[in-house]
Amino acid sequence: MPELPEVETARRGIAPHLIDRTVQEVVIRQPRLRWPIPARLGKELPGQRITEVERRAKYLLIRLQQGTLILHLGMSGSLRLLPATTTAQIHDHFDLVLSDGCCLRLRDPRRFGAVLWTRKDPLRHALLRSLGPEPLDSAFNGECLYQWASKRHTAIKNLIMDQRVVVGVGNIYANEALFMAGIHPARSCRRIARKRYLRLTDAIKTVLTAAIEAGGTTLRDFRSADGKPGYFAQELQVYGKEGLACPACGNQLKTLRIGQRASVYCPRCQR
DNA sequence: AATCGCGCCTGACGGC
DNA sequence: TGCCGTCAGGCGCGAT
Repeated sequence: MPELPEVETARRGIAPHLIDRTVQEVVIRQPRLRWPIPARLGKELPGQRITEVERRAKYLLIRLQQGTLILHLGMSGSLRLLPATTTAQIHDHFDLVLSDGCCLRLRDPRRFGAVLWTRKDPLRHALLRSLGPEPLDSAFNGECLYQWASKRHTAIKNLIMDQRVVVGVGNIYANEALFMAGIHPARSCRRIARKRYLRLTDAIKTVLTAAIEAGGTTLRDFRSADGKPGYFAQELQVYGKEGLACPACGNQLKTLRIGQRASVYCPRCQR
């Protein structure tokens, strides 16, 4: 599923093919995503030149001359660049057709994704304005996480998955980072020493950086018709590995449910 | 005010 | 074989 590393990989893959191109047409086959795709895109976008492709948290920001397209891939969304003549398949909900004959196509079987449009500063959009720091930014560090923890009463895994605290840490990477830092996912965020927060922020940065690098392999194949998965899956230590041996100590990995989400951890290594 | 848990969706998978 | 129930999960929002 698209976590922050995949969204960043997608951004890097599509940006060179979008920047300085002009939108020729917008195709909306299924407007019912998480929120309806605004019908006015069909009138407002054609003729506008794309100036920049950015990412904020898991949102892609495609900046045009007179506004910004805000994309979210939800659980199952993917983007491809195809010749505009390529026949759309099931779940291909949205196309941005460019004047050079290329087409950015959004496919999203579960439709948890979003395509939104704003003429204002997208960073002040209701969905983006309360987001916390980017995990790879220096503003996200052990001290800031420790400060957050001192104000909250929740499991550490909930804290690092809270978008106001830090963005882009989904379930997979929360599990991985907590394993790497040796912290039990259900531990109260109040009962973790300042020093361990430094270790945890380092782990989050390390695992996300490695995943972006692994996603970079997908980058090369990005234009192919069958978008291949990145290689980060084979680097996972605990996620989806309940019952298997801990890669560090050999103990059996266990699963807990925290906030409706599976949390896999090693009872010996993570305290 | 902070925290919890629901519900949106489809496809994969397991049990009978 | 085929049907049906369950699970997966980001994230806004309503309930507590």
